[in-house]
Amino acid sequence: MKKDNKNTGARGKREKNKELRRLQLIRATIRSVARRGFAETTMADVTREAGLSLGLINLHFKSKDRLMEETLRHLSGEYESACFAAMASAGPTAADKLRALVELDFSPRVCDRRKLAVWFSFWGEARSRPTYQQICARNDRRYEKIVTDLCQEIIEVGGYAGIRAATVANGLSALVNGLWLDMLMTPDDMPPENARDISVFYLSHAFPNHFANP
Amino acid sequence: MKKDNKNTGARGKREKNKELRRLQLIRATIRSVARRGFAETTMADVTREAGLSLGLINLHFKSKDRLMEETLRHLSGEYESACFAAMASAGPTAADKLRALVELDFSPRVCDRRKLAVWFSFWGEARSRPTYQQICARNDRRYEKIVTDLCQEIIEVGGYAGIRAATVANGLSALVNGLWLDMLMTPDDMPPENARDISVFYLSHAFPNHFANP
DNA sequence: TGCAATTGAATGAATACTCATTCATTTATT
DNA sequence: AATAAATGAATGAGTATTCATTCAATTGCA
Repeated sequence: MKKDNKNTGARGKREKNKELRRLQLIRATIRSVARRGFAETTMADVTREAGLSLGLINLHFKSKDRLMEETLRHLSGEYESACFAAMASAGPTAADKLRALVELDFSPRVCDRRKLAVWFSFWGEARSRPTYQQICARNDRRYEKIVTDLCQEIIEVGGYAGIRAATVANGLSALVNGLWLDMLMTPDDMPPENARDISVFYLSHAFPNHFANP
Repeated sequence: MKKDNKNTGARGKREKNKELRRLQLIRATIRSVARRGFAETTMADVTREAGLSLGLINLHFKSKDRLMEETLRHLSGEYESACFAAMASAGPTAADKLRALVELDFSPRVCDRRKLAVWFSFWGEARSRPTYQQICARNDRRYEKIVTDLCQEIIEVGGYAGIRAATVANGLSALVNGLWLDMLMTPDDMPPENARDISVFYLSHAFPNHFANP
């Protein structure tokens, strides 16, 4: 899946460890960026945090830039999987799935201060790094698509008129991002439940028959 | 006004130039951060951009960190003044003023890609720099206060029930921040008018008698 | 008013330091 | 034994900061 293996599908210990190391370094990068910030994160910080040696980053990722890029991809993929998992284990209706996505966005696993800090660090740098921008944009568009489709279904099935799915969906995802920023900057003023309620409040106005005003 | 002058209130050429230089450097910093990103902005970049010599930053700001800090303060102050100006020249009702604030948020002067890039750069770094976090938090709280008061007035005068001013206000400011992020990351998918309409859409649901669904 | 004396803004070469990257060597796996 | 992974000292490119020097503006004095 990762690399063509001409022999059996079984991966040797070598190859398995290789992926383990990559993950170990990516996790260390997340911790370091969350603690020290993007601009201040050095290779020494990351490898020390991971308990590995200095040269390993260049061995596994070729350069610091690539490590950062892979870290962003990792976060992105992790979030996307969580979205699909949340929708799969939600109820059958579009409203159920949308509610599950909002729950997820403010659940401890996604809405962790360390990870939020990293997201905003990357967003801050994305403007000047085309690769980051590309990864983020692709991410955004996929998410937007999912939410728009759910909204469209609610509108059609629920008989809502004078309302565009894209508008509700864009608004919701912007709202969530903005609430994350609040939680990052002034966590005392914005606990997760509060943020969740504000999102549901938004949906309860857009789709009053499907979401109760919290 | 700025400094006690025992003689006449007139400022000499010296003092005037000093402030001019500071502003010149701050503006250059904004341009450089917007173009190159926070992490890649060097003192040489900034001074070259400003057409001044290398040593001037340390002369006027003592250090690079302080320059960044002052730049953030500058942006912060500029935005706040713009808010007050917009409210002052708006109609008399709270709804008029709230509408004016939303207009402002998506007007070219505030909603300029270069400035947005700088805001997100600072937000990205704020987590790991207490001073930035402080400046941003103070800023946020002031803005939140203004918007909450306006919402409170609309609720009271308009006779809205079952709705909390703080919820609407927190939601609105989060929404605006999130829309800014969209405009920064995928400007083609989110023109300012669209973002403005999404914000008004939000308000039209919260206060249906005061904001028309766009 | 004219003429030093003084101030402090501005410069940019030199300095000191940080940090990504390299690579010869060691350690582990097959 | 052969191959790959891991190490970390050494390297050198890049960068913030310092500071001796220059020079324009201001002040004090006649």
